[in-house]
Amino acid sequence: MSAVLVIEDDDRIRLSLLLALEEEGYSAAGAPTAEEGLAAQRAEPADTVLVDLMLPGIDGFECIRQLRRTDDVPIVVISARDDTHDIVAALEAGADDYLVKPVAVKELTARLRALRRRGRTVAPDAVPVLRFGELEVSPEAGEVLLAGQRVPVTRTEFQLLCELADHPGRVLSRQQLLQRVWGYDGGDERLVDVHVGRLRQKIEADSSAPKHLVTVRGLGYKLAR
Amino acid sequence: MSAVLVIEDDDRIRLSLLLALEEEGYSAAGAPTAEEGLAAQRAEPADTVLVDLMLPGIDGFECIRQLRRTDDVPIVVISARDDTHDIVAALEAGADDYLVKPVAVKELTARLRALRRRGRTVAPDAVPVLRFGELEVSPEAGEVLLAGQRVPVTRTEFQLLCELADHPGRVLSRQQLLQRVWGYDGGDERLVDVHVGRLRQKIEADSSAPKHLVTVRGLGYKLAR
DNA sequence: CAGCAATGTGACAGTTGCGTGACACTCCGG
DNA sequence: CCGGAGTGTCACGCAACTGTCACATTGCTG
Repeated sequence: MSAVLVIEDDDRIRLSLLLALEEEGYSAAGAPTAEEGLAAQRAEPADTVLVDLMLPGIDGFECIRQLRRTDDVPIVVISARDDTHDIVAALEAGADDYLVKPVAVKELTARLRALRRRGRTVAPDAVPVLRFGELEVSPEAGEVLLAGQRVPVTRTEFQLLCELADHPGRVLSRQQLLQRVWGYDGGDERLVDVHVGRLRQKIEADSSAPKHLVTVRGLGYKLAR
Repeated sequence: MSAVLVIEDDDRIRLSLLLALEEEGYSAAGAPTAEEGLAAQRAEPADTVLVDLMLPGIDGFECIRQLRRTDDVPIVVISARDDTHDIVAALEAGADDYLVKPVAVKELTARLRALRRRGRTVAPDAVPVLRFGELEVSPEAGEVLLAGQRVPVTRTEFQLLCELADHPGRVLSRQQLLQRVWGYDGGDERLVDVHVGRLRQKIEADSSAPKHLVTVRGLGYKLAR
């Protein structure tokens, strides 16, 4: 779930935004001034910050700059002023998007999703699931899902699949697979074929026309995106 | 320097955008239809794509979806329609921002900068690709794409193509190719001709007037950019 | 423009690579 | 001790690929 912080001095607008966001499934918090907003973000960082430009005390531009000094969170400006100068200034200050009041909640949430899609969250240790269309491989959980359905695979098949999934779109030769999955240095390459065949029976709708686990004749196998 | 592709059917608007962007220091290219735009992006990827929603033939929404299938490039919609439905639909299709005509160039460039600032960290292990206009060769993935379409080639053809692609624009003699692709030290040079011929049937629109895989009479073959 | 060398191309037979079913063996849990 | 699941080996057959050749075509050169 996504947490949003709304910094906006007009109580009516702030509350209605909070309400609308919660209805859309966000967890929303509000602050009536930049000072309180900055404090709230320090205390409990949201995933996205909405900020008005016309604020008492520290104004919106300064608020954005201060946020940006320590935080990479996506910032969306919500302002009554539809003026190129303000828009440019806000974006230059570090905002990611700029909406003019009154805002359509649907548009706002669509823009939040777009922003989040492109988020620079660098999550270094997050590789819980490898996705290939409707095929999901989760090395951690040791399971394979096809269209959300759990597919029973054997240990060898699973390791083979993981090895291929670790290098999406890359061709691995039979020798490489023998080496990495079985630990063999050389050996009968047909072994790989057999296991690939068995795996296909399980994860391909039509195992004679594989969509994911693809043969590259003369080179090896790959898992296509 | 940043390269921008503008997909917009109205000549006046497209040209004035291109002009304005170039004045701002961008390198800008234009396309009047989605089809041409998609081809241009495949042939020579820009860093950002601007797209109109009302296009003849393939419309803007579909254009965005097709771009998104293979490309992570930031997409900004420029549309005459200021309608929440359109905005949401465009963003859901994969666009990153939406501007309503007439656009202020200063705002556009500010948004481009904001978008670029937040640029998505490149896909973890993108498969390297050698590009020759609309022809793409990916040695790692063991595949050849022509105008974004997968072209089936045999192992020998593929290795031949890779060898040529490794030395873009450089002429390789038949002997060199025999040596590097087949491992032969001397041998029938006609063998190379035959495979080049077969390859041309697959990757050249008109195999009697090759654009990529070019004969250099008396010397050998080269892959032209 | 004739002649020649270089290159393009279609056909074909031998070969290779791959998928698959059958089977034996091992490893466990009951 | 038995039975079932998982694994590795083998052999067979099909489809795809390869290399060779003969012949057509192209482009130089004198």
